[in-house]
Amino acid sequence: MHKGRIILHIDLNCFYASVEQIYDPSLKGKPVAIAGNPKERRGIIITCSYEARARGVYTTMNVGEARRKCPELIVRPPNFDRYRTASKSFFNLLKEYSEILQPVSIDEGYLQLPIIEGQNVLQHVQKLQDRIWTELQLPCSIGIAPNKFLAKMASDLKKPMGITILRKRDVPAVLWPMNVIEMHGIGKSTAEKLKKLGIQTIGELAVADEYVLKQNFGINGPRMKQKANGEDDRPVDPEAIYDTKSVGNSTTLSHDVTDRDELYEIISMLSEKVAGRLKAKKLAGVTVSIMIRTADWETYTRSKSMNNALNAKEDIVEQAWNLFNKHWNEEPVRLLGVTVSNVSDIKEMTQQLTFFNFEEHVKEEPIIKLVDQIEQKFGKGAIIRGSDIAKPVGKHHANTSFSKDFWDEHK
DNA sequence: TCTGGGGTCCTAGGACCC
DNA sequence: TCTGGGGTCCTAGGACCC
Repeated sequence: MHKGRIILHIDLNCFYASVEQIYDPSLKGKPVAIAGNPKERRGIIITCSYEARARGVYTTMNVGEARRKCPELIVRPPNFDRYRTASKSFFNLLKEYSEILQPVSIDEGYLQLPIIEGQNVLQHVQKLQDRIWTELQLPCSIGIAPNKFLAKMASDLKKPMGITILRKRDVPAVLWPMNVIEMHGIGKSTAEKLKKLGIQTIGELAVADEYVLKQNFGINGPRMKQKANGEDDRPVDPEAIYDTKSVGNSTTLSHDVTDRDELYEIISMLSEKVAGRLKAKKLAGVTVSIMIRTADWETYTRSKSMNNALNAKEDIVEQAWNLFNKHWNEEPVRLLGVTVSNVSDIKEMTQQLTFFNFEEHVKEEPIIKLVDQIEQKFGKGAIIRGSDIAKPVGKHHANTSFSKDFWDEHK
């Protein structure tokens, strides 16, 4: 009957609060919020239950403000290990339904169902939602649609514990009356810009002049228009989570800091965390960036790219501290961040080299020397360089690759 | 509404190369 | 030499999402 895809977007409702309610059932049915340390500036609401939302509590609100709005609010600190555990169970359950599963964040993902002749899809999905509720005690909203965009929009329409089917033919009646700000991918800034162009509803965006959109929003202009028409051909990509682009840590300081030694200690601590996470994922990156936010909320980033990918704490600290010293204007610092980007898989790098029987060289010599040797032997064209050596070449290809000419000659 | 921490993608200008 | 076009890489910043 239908030749299109069946894609679900599954969104766990107020996930952190739901998990806390499992560990402490007395929290069920009450206004619960998860928040950082209220004594520090980090004390903001990360998420909250629907009971809390009904009283005007929302994400990013600070705890004091939230307590004023809702005096009986129960505030708990986050337990990220619990959330990761619950998240794993959730995705494992989804995997039983299809291999084509793309986790998007800790609490949501896309699932492409196989098309089974004569199957009642709605009933099937209801059973899935039931299982997530009875086996994991987690409420979720599910959107059913022929593509990712519509599935995402659909799952947002009924919360909590909703199931919404959104076919392409439903788009004019359901999406077009909505304001563009409701559209996934359109935020405050784009919505304001669209308004100036006389576009306020998704329906108006759907018929907007493509040239004008392109002029104002670049490549994103035509994409927005396509989505407004319910079109989206992006695949559900199970590999996407393995394709990490960057790893970073940042922290808002409990008080503004001007002391250099103190700032060094913070950068050192952040670099250590980043190094640990990179190593756990077997990743190394070419670019180190720092982020500085001053007391008056000015935020700037500075970065530097290296010839080699790095993931050792000492290397990251060195680069980050250099950047900081070079660019810090002595203003009091509110937030510091350290990020390593342009990352690639360490394993693939050695794999590709061992494939050419250079194991001994890899063990004994720095890779840079190995590259020199290969070039001396086979000429400059033998190696494609990104930024000297370790640089991603396309998706999943860390590193140094061999050019086609080299390949043809020596295979 | 005075604002945490983790990310991704896109753009634009300059350097540099052929 | 005062002058083209195509392309990549790097840096910085902005928008957006959960």
